[in-house]
Amino acid sequence: MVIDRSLLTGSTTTLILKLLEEGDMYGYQMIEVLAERSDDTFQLRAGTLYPILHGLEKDGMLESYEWKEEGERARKYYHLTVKGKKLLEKKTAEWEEYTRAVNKVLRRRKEYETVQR
Amino acid sequence: MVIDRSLLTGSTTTLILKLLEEGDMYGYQMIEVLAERSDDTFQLRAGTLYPILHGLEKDGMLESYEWKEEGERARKYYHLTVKGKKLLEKKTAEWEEYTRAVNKVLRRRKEYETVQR
DNA sequence: TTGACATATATAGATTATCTATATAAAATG
DNA sequence: CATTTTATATAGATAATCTATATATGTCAA
Repeated sequence: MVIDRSLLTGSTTTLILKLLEEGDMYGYQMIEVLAERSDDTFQLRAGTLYPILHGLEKDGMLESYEWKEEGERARKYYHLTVKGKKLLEKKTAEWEEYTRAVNKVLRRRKEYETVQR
Repeated sequence: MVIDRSLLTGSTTTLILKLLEEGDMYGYQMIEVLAERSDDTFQLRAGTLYPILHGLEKDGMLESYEWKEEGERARKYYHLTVKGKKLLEKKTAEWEEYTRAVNKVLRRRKEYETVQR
């Protein structure tokens, strides 16, 4: 199923921070890993990702470094800072509250229907 | 907790359609009911709601009518059409898939962490 | 070995769903 | 009678995506 892009808004940054909590990654890798873990629900665009990474680095949430693996081309790796970890915690809590609230509305049973005025 | 507004994107229309599934409502009432049911997580702005209602009506998802209750002022009520009901079903399914995918990423245990390259 | 495709990063400009601010008017409240 | 709340409406700003485009390296098949 193709989900509406607009739903992504606001959670993309959280997802990126979460990936980096597990270990340093480079941009293109994040796109691949995110697609794989979400069963292709998230097909993050390069044009979306890179500006977000630049912004997060500018705000001190991430730090980047060039690294060239043996027999691989050089890539730009990103590392989650302590500040970034705190942002991840905050955003995860927001996500939980947000989904709880939406589900409370959406999963309301028709039996509890208010009387029509 | 004040959740980031950007998270709302994409789900507002679904929430509105859901309210109308239970019975006809007028705009201002939707704002109140949504706040109440979400424990004030959703404080939908009038300036957000009314343009959405106009758009949904233009697209045939809703129908509106003026109605004056005994001893009340006249209000503009909205009714969910069959087309609107189908949209609600589609959007609810999208919501389920989207949250499932986000949670799959966010709730990944650190124990399953990939080896750092 | 060359041309096409995949990998990898980057940015400008468009799109879209919110927001704020503002307007109007009726009804309630003090 | 003045202020606040209820109720609807729209213009313009903001913000997070998107598409399109650019550049360069590495891989693979013809």
